[in-house]
Amino acid sequence: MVRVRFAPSPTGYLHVGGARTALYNWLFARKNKGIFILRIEDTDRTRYVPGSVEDIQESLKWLGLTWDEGPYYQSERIHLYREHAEMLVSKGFAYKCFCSEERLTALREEQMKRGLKPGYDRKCRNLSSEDTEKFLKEQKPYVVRLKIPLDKEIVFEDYLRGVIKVKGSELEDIVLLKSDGYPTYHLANVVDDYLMGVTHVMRADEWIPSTPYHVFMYEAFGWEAPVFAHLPVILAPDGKGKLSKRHGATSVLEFRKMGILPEALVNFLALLGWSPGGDREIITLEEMIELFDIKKVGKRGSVFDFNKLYWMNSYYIRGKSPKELLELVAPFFQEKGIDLKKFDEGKLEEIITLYQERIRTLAELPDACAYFFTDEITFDEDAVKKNFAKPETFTHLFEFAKSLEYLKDFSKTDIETHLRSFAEIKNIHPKELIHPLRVILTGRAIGPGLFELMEVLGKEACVRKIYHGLKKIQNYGSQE
RNA sequence: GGCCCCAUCGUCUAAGCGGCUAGGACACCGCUCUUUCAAGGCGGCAGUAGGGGUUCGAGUCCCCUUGGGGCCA
Repeated sequence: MVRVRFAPSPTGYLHVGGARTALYNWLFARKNKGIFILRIEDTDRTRYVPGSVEDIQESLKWLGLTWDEGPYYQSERIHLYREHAEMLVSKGFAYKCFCSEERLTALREEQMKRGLKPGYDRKCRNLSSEDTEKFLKEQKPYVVRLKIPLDKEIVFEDYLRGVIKVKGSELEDIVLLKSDGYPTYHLANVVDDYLMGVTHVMRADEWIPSTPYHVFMYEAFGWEAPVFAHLPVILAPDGKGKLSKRHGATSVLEFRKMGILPEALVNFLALLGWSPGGDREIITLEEMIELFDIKKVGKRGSVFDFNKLYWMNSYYIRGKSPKELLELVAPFFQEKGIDLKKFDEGKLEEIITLYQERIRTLAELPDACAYFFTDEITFDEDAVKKNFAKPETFTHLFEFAKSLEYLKDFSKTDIETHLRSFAEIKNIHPKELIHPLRVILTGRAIGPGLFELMEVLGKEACVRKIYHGLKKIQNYGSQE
């Protein structure tokens, strides 16, 4: 039975890099009819950020990555790590180190000064049992360190990268248990993975250097090690370094706030480092489960391309029904102080349909169709300047508005026929009306087709907005 | 700095055992549709980091260089 886990530290919000790691683990579990475990690695109390556990869970749920077991909290399992540290000591694979913080700092400074690599000099590695007894009796604080074999090479096979070898002499006698009795990441991680029956450890690249320690610990405990697969990291758009806050959004929930759909983010993340093969770009979670193959995950880091994410998002937006979109978009209007429940649902769906293929994120919609909710809109200056350069435009629009009142039917085809014949009578090109009209109705030079737009607004609103807009724009002009 | 990992268009990637004109997508640029924008359709630009091997044949295997990334400080 395949058992995998996602084991974030509650040190902040769930980063998209973490989300992708979670996704690959989840896919692997689903693909193999296995179990996906959520484990919170919260043994480092100094780095704990309140709210992050909730954020992580909400992010995973939003993405649709539900877990089968957990969340387990390492902070509730401290006794297990102590027992296991003791176990390693008695087996001779770890030892108690009584060196003081001061000595270690001094040691490091000395090493730096002499141009040596900094690290523990293994002073307590060969403490006599008498000395150890004595120190313990004195209640001297100690840490437990791993006794790395210096004459051996530690070898393990990464599922994606093949054999990785490191000389024991290159490794350090890392701390397993701190003086306050709390485990370090290394101990807790190995103990839990074993105790929880984890069969495949899929985690970020950056853990490769610590894997030899883990491998040795499995050996020391006499446990069979899980399969290790180190996943590539997500790089910043500027190409250099990991994706971080200064490159824009990085947390999953931030993307939600930006109006990104979860299916778009998941799809995008999945393809960042993995390909279902062939020319597939758009793929659902269900299809991913079918096609996912951990062996096909790439080895190199991939740059996070916001453009492609936006493209995917607009693709998924276009695929929604107006009804679905209406629901999805409501919070974004709420934020702008607009309560959609106060408006006619059918009308709202019509207006949404007009913008469905013109927005890349949900958050863009409220501004784009602001005019639908109020007459007090701001006019795009350039658009006004360009489309109201000729004075006769004002009289044309005024007369056109007046003529609209006599229109019996207000369907887009009626409006179009009417506008075109009006233009013919005035001996002007229809464009001379269409563009100024769009500006005066929406405030912008770009947007949906004018006739659809007018039909959705309705006759009254159109007439009212034209008169209102003409007044406003004329005032602009006189003030200049 | 030491150790480790990685290397196909600007970006994400495809090309099971070596055999193609190196394919797709985003972005960009044209053309088309048209009332603007968007979407769509058609087309274009653009890549195997460099150097050595192995081989009839290398993106694919080996070595070196370079470059990038990570971990430890």
